[in-house]
Amino acid sequence: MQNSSPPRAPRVLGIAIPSPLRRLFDYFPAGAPPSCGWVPGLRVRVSFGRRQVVGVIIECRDHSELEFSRLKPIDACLDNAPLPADWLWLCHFTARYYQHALGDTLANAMPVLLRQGRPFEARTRERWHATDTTTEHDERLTRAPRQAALLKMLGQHPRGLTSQAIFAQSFTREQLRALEAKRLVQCREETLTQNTMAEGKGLLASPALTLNAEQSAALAVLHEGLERFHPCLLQGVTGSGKTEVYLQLIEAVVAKGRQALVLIPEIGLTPQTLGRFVQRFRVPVVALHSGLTDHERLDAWQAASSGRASIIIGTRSAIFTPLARPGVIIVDEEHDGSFKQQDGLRYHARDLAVMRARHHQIPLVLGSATPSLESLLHAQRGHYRRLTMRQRATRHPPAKLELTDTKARIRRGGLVPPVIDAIGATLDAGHQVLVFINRRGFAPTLACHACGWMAECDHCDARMTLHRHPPMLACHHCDRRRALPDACPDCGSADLRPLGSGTERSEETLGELFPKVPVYRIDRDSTRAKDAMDRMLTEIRRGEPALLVGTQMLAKGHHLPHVTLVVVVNADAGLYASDFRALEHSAQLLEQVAGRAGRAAHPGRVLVQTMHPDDPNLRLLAERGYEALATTLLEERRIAALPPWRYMALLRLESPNEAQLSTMASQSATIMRDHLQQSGLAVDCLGPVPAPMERRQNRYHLQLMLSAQKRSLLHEACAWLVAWLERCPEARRVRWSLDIDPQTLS
DNA sequence: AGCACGCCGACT
DNA sequence: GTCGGCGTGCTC
Repeated sequence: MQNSSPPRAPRVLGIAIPSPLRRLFDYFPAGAPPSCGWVPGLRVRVSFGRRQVVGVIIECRDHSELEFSRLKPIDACLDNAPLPADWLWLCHFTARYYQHALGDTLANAMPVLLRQGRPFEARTRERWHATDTTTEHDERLTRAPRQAALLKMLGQHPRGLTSQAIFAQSFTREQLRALEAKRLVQCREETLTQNTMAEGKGLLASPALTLNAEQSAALAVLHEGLERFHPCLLQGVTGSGKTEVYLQLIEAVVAKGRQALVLIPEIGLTPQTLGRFVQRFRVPVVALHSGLTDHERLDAWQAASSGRASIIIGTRSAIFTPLARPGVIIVDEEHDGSFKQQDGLRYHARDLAVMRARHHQIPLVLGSATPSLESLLHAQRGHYRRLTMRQRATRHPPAKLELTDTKARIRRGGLVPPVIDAIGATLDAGHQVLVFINRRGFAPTLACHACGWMAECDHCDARMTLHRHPPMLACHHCDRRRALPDACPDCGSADLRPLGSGTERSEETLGELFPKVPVYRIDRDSTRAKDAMDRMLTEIRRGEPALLVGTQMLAKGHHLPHVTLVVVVNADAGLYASDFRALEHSAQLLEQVAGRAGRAAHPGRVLVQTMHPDDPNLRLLAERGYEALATTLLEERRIAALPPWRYMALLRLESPNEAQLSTMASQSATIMRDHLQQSGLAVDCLGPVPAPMERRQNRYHLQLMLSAQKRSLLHEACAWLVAWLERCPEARRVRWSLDIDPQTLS
């Protein structure tokens, strides 16, 4: 800065290339340098091997480990200014923390169009104005009637017209240019997303709601920490009004001219949620979801990084949105599994949000009715400020879970008689019933009643699910489909029967039991068609008695004011599962489903069917609620030396060749353990163990589990293992990936 | 990851 | 005789 002469060009550029290789590639600068000079963060087009790729300059140096003659020149520099610094910082952090190739991390974290080499600049449109309306009868236009007509039209629009509007009136660009040359019109560029805040009208488009005592208290605490890193766990039961607290916090942040980044689970970004933000504020709100086109995504990125957008709402990947003036990060439903990417770059958006808030020194809000054990432990240790809201906006306290024994009882469509009676009574009272089943399809499998054969997938270690419309067997782990067999392939018996219940079967049975009431099935199959979900929700919100059958899709986000009875068909799935997080996730889901009951004028009931009504964990959840169970689970985890008390990483290995995989996995385990012993690192290495479903899509899966008390030690061990794998030629024959802080073991 | 090179089986 | 299978190796 002190030196006004342009910096001398570096001789070597270290470039991050979109590839899984965890190193930079050296090139030398060529062509005119951009106005900012050669600096890290510029995108460049380079030839890499035999193809052209877009990379990012990471280092500007004068020396390379390679001979200079072996370096290639860059083909072009694509930017005049480096990509946003906060974004680069986050990508560097992410690549380091998750031990992922920087080039691939950058590519994953930028919009597709930037990865393809398109310019990163605000999309603009032209707006044309008449410069002087008195010269309408300029003699220069007597022989140009179209130009005259165009000038007249522009004269009638004091705010000007966009090119698009002008061409729509069948005028041409040539006519515009001609008028421009005569200085009768002029053109101004304007950015596409205009700041819609009308001057003097204030921030809010609709007034804030009145807060209750708990909400006010929470907001007051949040207001204390607006200027620093201030992580808070906002624990509020369903219906306690967390969103209103977010909105009023955002109001304070935006009033200071700062931006708010709001992360929402995949399934939670409904038009209703988004609507609340858009309707409240008179500032630009940008939503990032899977439905955007590549252009819209780039525009949103631009709007956020230029500071034009004040509020950015999005799912997991939105954590990588650059911000010009970050003011707060909010993660709603922070316990939700969809914040963790499950393939490729396996990042956790909530965890990155914490790091990002700390980097920017801004407040962070993690909101949930059922916080993850990770966040609860942080709160317990004083890392997060804990804010609790127990009061519901409605008059009714949250419904208690009522455990219903299904052992040795006749079931129809998976439901036992007392539950069926309760459903009937609720419908008679004119209310709606939500039946929650976490299984799509008609039945989990098809079984032979004579010999016990079950339909299994040829490519996976899994049963095939029976579907009725259309009739078929489908594997939910690969895309394999099969026609229904007429007879048992093992014994030839024709007595094949569906085993267990899925959403389709419950829908069918409930239709038979309650023929006068409509049954809406809401799962991935029934909502595949565009706005099928919206149509059903519209019908449901009319409030006529109805039965709703669905998977977790129904449990999350949707406000169902007329439901007063919730039935959970089977609570046992997570009770004895091998995954150590299964119970935590089960409890969160049950609590969430239960929260759907009785949100409006009537109190609700929640009936939970189980084969284990005496299970201590289930009873604890039913009698004393999520927090009590979470406390117990946290203690169990401590004793078992599991996360969040210890840090964990998983090396996943997969291959279609079982023998090769097994050799490689054993070799990795041995070499890792040897290294740990020699270096004295306090890190445990378990395995190789088969993944819960060893064979999926004809590929075999094994994993090594690393865990440590100290994160830095785990990190060190992982780095060593990855370096070894990268150098090991045999390791190239299997596919491997590292999962830091794995969310599930499958 | 891509993308080439390279060496062995069933087809016009 | 070729088209093409995927094993192996490299990318500044």
